[in-house]
Order: sequence, then C-alpha cells, then structure tokens
Amino acid sequence: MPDSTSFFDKVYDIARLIPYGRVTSYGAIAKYLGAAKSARMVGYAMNNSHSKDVPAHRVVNRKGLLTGKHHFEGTNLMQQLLESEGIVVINNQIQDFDKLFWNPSYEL
DNA sequence: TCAATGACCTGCC
DNA sequence: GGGCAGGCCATTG
Repeated sequence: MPDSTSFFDKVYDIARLIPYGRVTSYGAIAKYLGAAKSARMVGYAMNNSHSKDVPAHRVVNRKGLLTGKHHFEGTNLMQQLLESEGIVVINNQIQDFDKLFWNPSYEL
C-alpha cells in the first residue's frame, strides 16, 4: 500500500506547506498540481492523510466549509484545531475564508 | 474484471 | 442568478 508515488504524495507535500493559521481548498491544491478537475482526488488523498503528518484540518472545500470534519475522530475536532490556530469557525463554516485563504500558486 | 462511490470543482442550461 | 450534470483518479464490493 505504501505507494505514495503519485498525485497523493504531492497533495501531502502541499498540505504540509500550509502556514499556521491559514487554510486552503482542494481545488487550489489540485490546480497547483495541474489537475484542477481532479479536486476530488485531493479529498480522497486526505482520507489517507491520517497516516501522514498532514494537517488535513487546514484543507477545506471552496466555500470554506468543513466537509470532511466527519472523517476526524471527534465531531468537532477539526473545528477545534482550526480555532486553536486563531481561525474562526462557525457551524463548520470558516469566517473570513477569503482572508485566511492560502493560495499555493500565489504564495509559492 | 466491472461497477459504484467519494473530504470536490467547473461548466452549461 | 440558481440548479443540474459531467469529469477527475483511486479504493472498495
């Protein structure tokens, strides 16, 4: 199973580059990798991110909604982690998402 | 092996 | 401007 030699590995790399107190979206990562249409893959990669040191809680959908919070241990763990970094999350919705948004294609 | 699903996004009607 | 359908790649049944 230790493939880690494909789209997934790159996704983990980008996710790990996300600065503290910042968030990004699946599409942004996918687009940076040159696969904007493969945004779904990014989310699937996050599914395995639990095996890596990837802060998946900093990765959300285009609307800043914590769609994958259900995949975390607790129900509000993802929100707790984001709030712990100074990010305001209400009802699984990140506030000021446009300000906290971290665009890899722009920052990198 | 084939078919269906999934932490999504973009485009068209 | 809102809603629907298609597409992407990998994993599971």
